[in-house]
Amino acid sequence: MDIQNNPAVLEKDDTLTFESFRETYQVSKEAFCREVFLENKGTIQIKKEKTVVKNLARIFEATFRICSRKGFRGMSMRDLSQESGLSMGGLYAYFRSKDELLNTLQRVGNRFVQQVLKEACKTHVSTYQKLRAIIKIHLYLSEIVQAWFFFSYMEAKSMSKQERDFYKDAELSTESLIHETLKQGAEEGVFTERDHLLAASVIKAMLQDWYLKRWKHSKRKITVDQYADFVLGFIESYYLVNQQTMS
Amino acid sequence: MDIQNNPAVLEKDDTLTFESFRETYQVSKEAFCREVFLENKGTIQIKKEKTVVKNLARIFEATFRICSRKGFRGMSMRDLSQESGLSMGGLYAYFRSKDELLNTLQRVGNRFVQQVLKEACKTHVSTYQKLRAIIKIHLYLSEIVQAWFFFSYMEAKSMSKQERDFYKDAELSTESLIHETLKQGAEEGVFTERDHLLAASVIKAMLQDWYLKRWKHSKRKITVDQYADFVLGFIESYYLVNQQTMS
DNA sequence: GTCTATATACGGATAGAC
DNA sequence: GTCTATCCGTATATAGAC
Repeated sequence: MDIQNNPAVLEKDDTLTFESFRETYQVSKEAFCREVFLENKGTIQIKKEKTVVKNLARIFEATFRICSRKGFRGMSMRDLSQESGLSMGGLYAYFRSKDELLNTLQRVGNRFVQQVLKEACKTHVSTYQKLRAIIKIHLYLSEIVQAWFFFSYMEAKSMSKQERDFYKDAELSTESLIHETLKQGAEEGVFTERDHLLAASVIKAMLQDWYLKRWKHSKRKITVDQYADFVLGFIESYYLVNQQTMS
Repeated sequence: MDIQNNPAVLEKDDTLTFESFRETYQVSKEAFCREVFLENKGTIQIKKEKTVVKNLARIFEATFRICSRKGFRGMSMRDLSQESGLSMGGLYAYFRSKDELLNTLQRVGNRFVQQVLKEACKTHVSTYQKLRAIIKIHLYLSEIVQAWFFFSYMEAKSMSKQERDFYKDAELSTESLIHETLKQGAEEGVFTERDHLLAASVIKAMLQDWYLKRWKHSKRKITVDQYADFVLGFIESYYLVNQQTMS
């Protein structure tokens, strides 16, 4: 049934849930560590993949835990050594400096997120579905690797100016993606004519709130799918020309 | 003309703008420094108000500048000495320790914000006006003391657990205020029945985005009144039972 | 592959001159 | 009221044992 061009009845694509996402995209902390290993074979002194992945996981988890309390610059390598269970010397076998640890996390993480988001966008045909997909995927991703999203947001400032500039585009890329989708939808007559740039900006803020205030949402027992539905409903009441939707 | 109880036509109260706010509430960085002086006469070694206020302003501005780049724990007292133009010894005449500087900023700033918000809420009669006032005042406040809001958000974690607990309520107080107002509006039949807690949560996120991403909004030449109007329009399309408004 | 011990530099804080 | 000089603990990073 081809209903994509009929703005009066929109297909919601409710088959995309957190569970289905987990199964489709093999996003996990382990996959993340393997990616770091493969990309940094040159500088990581240890060669056995299994050992490296295991220890990287411990290092990253410890980093996220400590930095969420004190920030990256407030974390000493002694803190990290103690929290991760590795010795000082051990740590430096994985990263040549504290800054390299930061830059690696930012670099690999950003690419990771970009890849999944881009991939997920392709499969959706209508503009309406695409908007829903972007928002859901972003929330699902930040649900699985919440610690990374939080860290990346809070410690963007801790990078050198050179490194920071390199990720300036990434900072705005989700927003651009939403912005373009809103514009496209408005041109097609599916969405209302609005200030799409400001809209994309506040939508991004709502997505970020999910991982920035996770403690709050956890305490209130809000699931990621509940949050996604709420955000989508909020946006749709502002943007949909015709509020009728198919279930 | 009494139209407050007629949900069909709502008075927007567009007399509240950034300019009118500035004139009504004497919120300024200087007023902030004077408050710090008055409250800390005991520990500040310098006694001449004019000198203290002038130097506190330099210390705070320098703190905000450095911390926005490196975070509080990444800022050394030597950094602060250089950036503020005071010597090391000079700095310690104003704050007995680095942590005291942090705690003072958090304590005085939080009280400052709470006072203005509470005061501003009283004057508005209808629930609809009250919601608009809370949102506008919060944005206007964070426009004037943006650096403080940013710092406070980013460095909440840098406080000791004891101090942090003390401000846990403050963290949620704006959200509660919005939450209560939404519930009240729904009871009165002016607002739609929604998940008010989630709504308050994302509204708060939109307010925070104004000071967290100020560089972005500046570059795009968005004024605080434009932003306020956009956010209010967004919320109203979701919440207003009847979209008609008076101008 | 992981550890302990250590080099060298930088951190917060203070004493006492002006 | 402000400065310089300095104490001393802790930071990053490495060398070399096991």
